[in-house]
Amino acid sequence: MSQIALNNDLNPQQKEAVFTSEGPTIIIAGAGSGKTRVVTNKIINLINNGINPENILALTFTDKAAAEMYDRIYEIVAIHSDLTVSTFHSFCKEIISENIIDLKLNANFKIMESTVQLVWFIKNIDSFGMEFVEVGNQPTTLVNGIMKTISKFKDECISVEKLEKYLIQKDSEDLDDETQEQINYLKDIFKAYKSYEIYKSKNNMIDFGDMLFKICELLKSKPLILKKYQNRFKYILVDEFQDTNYVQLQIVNLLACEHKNITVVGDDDQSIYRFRGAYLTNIAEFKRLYPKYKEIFLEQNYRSTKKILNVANQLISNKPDRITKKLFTENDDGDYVVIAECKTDEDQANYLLKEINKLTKDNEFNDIAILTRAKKDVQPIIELFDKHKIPYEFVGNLNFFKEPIVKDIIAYMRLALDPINANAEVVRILNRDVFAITPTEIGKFSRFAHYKKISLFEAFNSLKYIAVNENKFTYVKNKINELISSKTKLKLNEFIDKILFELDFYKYEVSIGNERNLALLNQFHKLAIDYHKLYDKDELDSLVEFIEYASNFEVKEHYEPIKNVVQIMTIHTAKGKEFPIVFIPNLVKGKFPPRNRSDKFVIPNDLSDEIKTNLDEKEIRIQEERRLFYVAITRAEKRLYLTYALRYGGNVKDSIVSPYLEEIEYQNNVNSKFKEIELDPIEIKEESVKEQIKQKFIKEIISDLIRTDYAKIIPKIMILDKVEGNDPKDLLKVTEPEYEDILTQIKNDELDIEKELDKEPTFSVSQFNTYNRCPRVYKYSYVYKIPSPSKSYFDFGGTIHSVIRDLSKKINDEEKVGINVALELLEAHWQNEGYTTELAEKQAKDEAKSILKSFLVEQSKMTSEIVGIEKKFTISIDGHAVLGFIDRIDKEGDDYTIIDYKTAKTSLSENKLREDFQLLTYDMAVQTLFGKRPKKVGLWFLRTNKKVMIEPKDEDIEKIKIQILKTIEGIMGENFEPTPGWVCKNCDYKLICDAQK
DNA sequence: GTAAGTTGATTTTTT
DNA sequence: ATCAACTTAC
Repeated sequence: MSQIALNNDLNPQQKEAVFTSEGPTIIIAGAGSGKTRVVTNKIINLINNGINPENILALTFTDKAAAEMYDRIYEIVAIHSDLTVSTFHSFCKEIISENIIDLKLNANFKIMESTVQLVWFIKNIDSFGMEFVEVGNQPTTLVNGIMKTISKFKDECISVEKLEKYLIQKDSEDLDDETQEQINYLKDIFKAYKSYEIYKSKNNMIDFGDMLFKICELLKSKPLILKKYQNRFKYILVDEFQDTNYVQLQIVNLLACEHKNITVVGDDDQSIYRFRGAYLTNIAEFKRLYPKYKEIFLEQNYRSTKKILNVANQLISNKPDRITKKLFTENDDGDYVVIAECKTDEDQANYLLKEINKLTKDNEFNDIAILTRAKKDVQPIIELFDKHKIPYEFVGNLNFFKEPIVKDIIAYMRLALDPINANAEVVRILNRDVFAITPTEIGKFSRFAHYKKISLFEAFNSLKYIAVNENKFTYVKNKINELISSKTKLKLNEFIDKILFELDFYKYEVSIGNERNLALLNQFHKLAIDYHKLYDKDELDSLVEFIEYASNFEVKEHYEPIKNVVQIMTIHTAKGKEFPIVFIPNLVKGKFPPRNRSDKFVIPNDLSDEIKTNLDEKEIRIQEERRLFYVAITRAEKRLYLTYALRYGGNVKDSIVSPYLEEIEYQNNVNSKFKEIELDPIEIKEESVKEQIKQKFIKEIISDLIRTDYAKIIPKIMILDKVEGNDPKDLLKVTEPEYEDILTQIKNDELDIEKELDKEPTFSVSQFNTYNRCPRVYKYSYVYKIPSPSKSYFDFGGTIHSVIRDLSKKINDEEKVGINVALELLEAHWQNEGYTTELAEKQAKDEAKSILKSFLVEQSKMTSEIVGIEKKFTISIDGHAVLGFIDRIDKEGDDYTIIDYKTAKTSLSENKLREDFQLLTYDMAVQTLFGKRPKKVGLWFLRTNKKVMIEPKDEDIEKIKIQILKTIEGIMGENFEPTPGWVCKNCDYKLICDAQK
């Protein structure tokens, strides 16, 4: 039955692909050529031909692809009970289960999933005995690198034994410095690899890489087992073959080499997973292994318009060494591809917004996709969509541990663990929507604790002295106390359940219907159970520690929305999907293709059996990025927009157009229209006061409901009623909220925002530094006065500063100081709490010692007299008092010199120093202190022992004054918008703040 | 030509 | 904080 239907439906090439049943076959299936149909029909054809489904194996990469293929086959034939359609991994896992004795595993072996894996590595770094790698200040970076390398070893079938042999061999060779360094790194990784493998086998665990590697080794070493599977899987089909890696090809070949009924389906133009170990050479290798192969090209595209396909073809024709195929389509010419140049990235976002608003008159939101190279590059677009209420969904992975609700749960856990030190945690909890507490109240509460020198947790006992809503705070207080007292009574999983179910997490999210947050809560629940199973530990502190480590890594979310909204995703995620309308933004050099970043650890070619191309890394990368762009273009059915901005963010220079746009002659391609977008800035429709008030009261009402504080609700409902334009009767005497006040606000169309600062604070240079780095950090630190949490990282610079300060004092007292004194001081000032590994601490201390040595040498050469050490000053700038400390002031003759010590590795240029407001403020201070401007001010880079000095001009000083006044204005205007960026990594308040992306 | 200074970015993902 | 790619200065 199905055969007849297929004959009518398929084009000649598709038919050939479907009805070729025997022998090795390569199907090169272009984008949109009906690949999935061909593959499923091919399997159905085999079954129709009387082949036992049990003898058929179809391998895919993702669970989703496997499920889809299975479903499509099932729709047509219903006799597939023993048909194997699965991913490489689950197929191998199945074989592992069937051969546990040969693999020396216990039947209930556990899978070590990546989070657990990475945490294990961090915790065990010191036990490996590594000698060469630098741990640096972020051990997670190193561990990520090691993990990645070990995973690659498995992709390339490099066992611990093979690596060991290789390293011994290399020891007897004469190597150049660069190679020797790489070999040394490999020696360290070898140690980690070996320990890791031993740990797993002792604990009956395997990781994802093992699934494939172990099966490959098993099939290679046990001919009888191999024979069994060869006879079982007489017909093998591999989907997305261009993305297979070495070990996968080995497995496929081992199984198929006997009967040779192997079909591989793929498209060399769509190979985009090299970073996962996929090498394009596998197609050539397949041809070498099966010289009698039949090659079928599926070249008719059923997806895109002619114009879109022409552009795609033109792009990919720039790719050397490709299997030549030419996609064609019988579809309409279609609309011109739009290539739009925008002035700025803001303009680009506005342009997308405008086009989408136009398009959605005749299209659904989910007809539209925005495909991005890197997740973060769509952030400005997403923010604009938020403001204009364009419905969208980011499809794909986001970082689980950065989700606000997850951070809320963690805050409760840490608070329960150590209430007295959990100040940031308390702020985070008070901030939860469910409590409807205002920022001003939190500020008052926090400042009270600061002035009373008590922790925020203790401040809950003094609520009646603080001008905050006592009901709300008492509710939080009781919840917290209950949680803390149950800590010792409950088992860990019960305790987690208590947080999730009794602390209004599920209750609140259910009440507001936030499905995404509910999914996150489920995932957290599962994480806690997984942890419990794997570690079998029942202590809260070990779970919190686990999470602290884990939160340094990306942990993906398990949530897949299906809604009628604009689909935003990375191109990798979009592979295999299609959309009527596609936008590809940010087509500039540096973003697409992104800048090259090489791996720290390389697997030498002579260690791997894999056949690699002789092209250099750079060229390989350019080609892969081009294919990625090709994949993005070929997702589009009807309309395609390629856009870029000339100027991004605060960049000083214009961006360069992506070389791929040049390749398609973007300014005069017959298939496209090039537009320079001139936009009037779009007024962002601020939410009306009415709407804001409505939101606020809805939030309050939900909070009241959850606290079962029903008496508060009726007056608030009356307000809402009024906002809606109704006339609520004067049912009750309203005391809270101030009904009349709100009515005035609505009438005047002006929202009264409570002030957080009551008077002008005393300013300091470090305050300005903080404000300029991130105004929100300023707010937490100087307005809320949240006690600075104990450093989760070490304060290397601070330690060096203290030692050098003490040394300088001794020098000033004409004490004899040598290296021994310096080392004693170093020991006295050393703080080791921040170091996660002994190796990192040792390396840091060695660095500190060498810094001190070269400081003393340099100091002994200096002829100037030290006249100030950490000298305190107060100056007045336009009537504002500013205080600060100067590291060091020297005097030579009548001239003063200001020195600020720096421990950074990279130094600043003189031009940069002229804009450094810290140094120039010190300049003004010296004038006040000594009645004379300093001759020179500068930085002493201790690590490189380099001094950068300038002689500031009067106009430099004037500029700085203006800058300082602007900063003061920002502070007094209570502009505390965060400026997230790279520095968020080490921010004291990263638990509270959700701005980091 | 080389050296020093400036600028912008720090991916992508499945099991 | 670090690093590569580019720009400018000599």
